[in-house]
Amino acid sequence: MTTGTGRGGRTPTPRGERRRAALIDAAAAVLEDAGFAAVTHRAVAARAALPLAATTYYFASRGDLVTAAVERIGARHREHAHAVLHGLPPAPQPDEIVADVLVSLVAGADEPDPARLLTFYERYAQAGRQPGLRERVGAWTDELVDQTAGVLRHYGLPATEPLPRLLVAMVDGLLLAGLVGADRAALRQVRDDVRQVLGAIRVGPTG
Amino acid sequence: MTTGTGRGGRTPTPRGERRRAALIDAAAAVLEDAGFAAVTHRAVAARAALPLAATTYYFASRGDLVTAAVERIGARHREHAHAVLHGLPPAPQPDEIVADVLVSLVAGADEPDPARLLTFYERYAQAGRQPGLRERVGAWTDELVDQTAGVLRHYGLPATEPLPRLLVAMVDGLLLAGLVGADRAALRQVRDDVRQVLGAIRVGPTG
DNA sequence: TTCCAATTGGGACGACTGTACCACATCGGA
DNA sequence: TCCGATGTGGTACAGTCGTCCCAATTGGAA
Repeated sequence: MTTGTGRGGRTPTPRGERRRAALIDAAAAVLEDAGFAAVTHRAVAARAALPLAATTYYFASRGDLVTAAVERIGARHREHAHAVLHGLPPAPQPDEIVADVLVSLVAGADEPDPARLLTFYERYAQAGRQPGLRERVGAWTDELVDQTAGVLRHYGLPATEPLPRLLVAMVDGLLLAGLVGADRAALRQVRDDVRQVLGAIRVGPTG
Repeated sequence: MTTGTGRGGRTPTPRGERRRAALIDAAAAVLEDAGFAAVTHRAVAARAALPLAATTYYFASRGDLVTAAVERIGARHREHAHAVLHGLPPAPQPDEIVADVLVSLVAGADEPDPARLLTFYERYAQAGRQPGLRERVGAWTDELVDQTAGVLRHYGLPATEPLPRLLVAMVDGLLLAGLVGADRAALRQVRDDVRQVLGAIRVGPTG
């Protein structure tokens, strides 16, 4: 219960924690490679080069394992966001650069990666059916909206609600559409679309 | 091969076709109720009150059954779109009404239904991993963009690309975010957001 | 009516799944 | 040194899955 070790309130060991972390890493890797359905005890154990029983020892159920993997991915996304926000180019920048920043923020990586994005949006569907995940995903989205507002303000663009929220929604929708597009060009197109919208925002008052 | 009956080039019977249709209906119902993973032979057969073997008799594989269910849902979505487009209120309309029309068009129902929308977006994730589905979903999205452009033109709003595409993407993103929101209010909020954007579009030139 | 393809439905198979069990190893503090 | 908590790993079990098989039945054309 204390830290999540399989058995009761035992004291975990550093080595044990390392193994547990390795399992979470493996679960996250499987999740991003092949989706939620592929995150089985056996697949994760094999990926981590650990025996099957390790998964049941460190996680009470498959759901816990999946949740841990989602949080791990979320943490990485958040790290990337912080890196982006700290390395923000100084204020006067053409819309191309601002669009790059925003897309990179939402996509959680410098370059939108189809496999990763697939998991990203599959998570929404999962969250809709699992009450536990719903809150996490909701909070994640809120965070993204706040960060987007910060970027807009930083570049002197209007950032009053609901504009940032609408912008994030649009980028989400565009990335989603880009995923079913034939090639990577559809994903690159997203940046041009966002740039165009930013240009329009500079003129119109509301958005 | 001819019409899709399980066995070779046999001549299907009206009753057989009815049974096949019943299975597709059941598969679509299960799909919208509980998602892709829940569409199993047994679940579909039980839903249709038919023996298990009926599913393997009429469909070569589970994938075929799922694909048929997706197409059935797509057909319903398309019917709804046509109904909306034919019952379009005459040209001068406040943005509230236009927003209603657009959201209803994208959501595929008069009122956005969480369960249905969940399947709607889960489909994107599935399409990303199944080449067969990808084309269908891509075509579906293109159709939606064209219909949206038609509605915009009908109400004297700018409808040059990429505006309709961006609008559809935004509605998709908003509906997605509304799904992980706590209650239905988040989904109703979508219409207000769209209305606001329409107001901005009337002013700004590009979008 | 007769007949044969179309259909039906019950059951079985092997391959997975999550999870539990248990004998063994290991390691840190008394 | 010992000893018990912690960690390890091989295996087993019950359940569900997709798919297949096959005997019985049906219904429309001859």
